[in-house]
Amino acid sequence: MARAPFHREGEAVRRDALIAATAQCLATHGAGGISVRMVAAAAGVSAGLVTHYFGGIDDLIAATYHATGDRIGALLDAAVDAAGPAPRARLSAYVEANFRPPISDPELLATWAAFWALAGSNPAIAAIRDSVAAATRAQVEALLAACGARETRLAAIGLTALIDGLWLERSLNPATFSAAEAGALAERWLDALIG
Amino acid sequence: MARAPFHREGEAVRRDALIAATAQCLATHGAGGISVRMVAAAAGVSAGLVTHYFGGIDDLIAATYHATGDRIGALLDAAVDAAGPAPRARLSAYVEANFRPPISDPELLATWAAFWALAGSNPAIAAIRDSVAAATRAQVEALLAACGARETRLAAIGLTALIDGLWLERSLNPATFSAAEAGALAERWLDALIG
DNA sequence: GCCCTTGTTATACACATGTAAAACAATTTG
DNA sequence: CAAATTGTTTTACATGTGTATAACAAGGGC
Repeated sequence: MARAPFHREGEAVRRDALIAATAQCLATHGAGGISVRMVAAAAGVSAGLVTHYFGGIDDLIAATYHATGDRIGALLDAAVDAAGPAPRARLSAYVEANFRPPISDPELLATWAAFWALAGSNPAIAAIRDSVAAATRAQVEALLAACGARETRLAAIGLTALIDGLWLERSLNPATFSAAEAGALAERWLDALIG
Repeated sequence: MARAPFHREGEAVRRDALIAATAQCLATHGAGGISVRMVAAAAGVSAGLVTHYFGGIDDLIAATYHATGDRIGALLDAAVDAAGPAPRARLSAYVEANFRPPISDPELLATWAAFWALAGSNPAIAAIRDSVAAATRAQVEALLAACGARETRLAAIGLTALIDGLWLERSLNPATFSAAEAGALAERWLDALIG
């Protein structure tokens, strides 16, 4: 049958399009509802490109996790850097960035929640999540230590758990609380953790 | 071909067996990996019983969510009741029960996390989750109010978010912190929320 | 022991899945 | 303009999916 017309593109363009489409599909349909044909359609290409560029849907999902983690990490780093040298301001900026667009966009939160779901049963995704979570806690520990917090390991666990819990609620029901309320709760927790 | 021998059972026995099998499969394989044949095998019956007793896999998952929520709710109620009349003791008992077996069993946490994943894209599951979350927050608001907390709505949101975040981390990596550490963090948050 | 009820299994069906690779088309080069 | 390169589509394949239901078997009643 007649083939669909297309423009030839470089590998990076195709890979980025497939990654963006995967993030969108994970957000919309969840971890259980995504498929090769769905992602390809969202990327405007045919399904064969998934295997061609990524070796398969699992590797594409893993690459999407890396890309999403890098994006969130860069946004958080930028927020902390923009806060100047004061330790508490940097920590507050870190927290606030979690509840401000683009991180707080429901689609990004939903994509992230889909990775959590996949991590529960997919060892490769679990390894990425462990790595991302450890890096996040290390960053938070450093920010807390700069503020004079004691037992920074446990404090970092507590802060990231609150943020994750608020993210989770927000991705499941954005009407439960506002971003400002989330930020206020987190500041209050910071006060308690730092003393 | 020859049929597998079986014992006839009442409807309640079959439904409970399928619900237990569903919870187990959700825990082990996640929201995206569950199937009618898998659940039936885990329940020791044939796949036809899923449609016979529940109308389909979606209704079976919904019934499993209700059953799991009822079970957790009963465990939490029992813990609070066993704490006696002192408000702070009742609130602490509520929190501690979240991090003690059987609620803190990784399989139960993983099943619960699977429901979160399904809620992101399945309206029926989302409705159940909203209902369960609202009931949980109402109970926590009452416990907080008895302790003299102000702004109990936001405090309840904050407490349940921390508990959910700790549950999530524990279901994804039980080695991150101990149940005792989780309880200590939650108590610290309670101190901050109550003042 | 036979009959009846109904719980249950096995099968069929239509559809969806991920992957592999042949074949084709876009684009560049000479 | 033709040939070569290679990006890309389409197709085929094997397998898995959820649901419906005919047929059968367990077990109770008479």
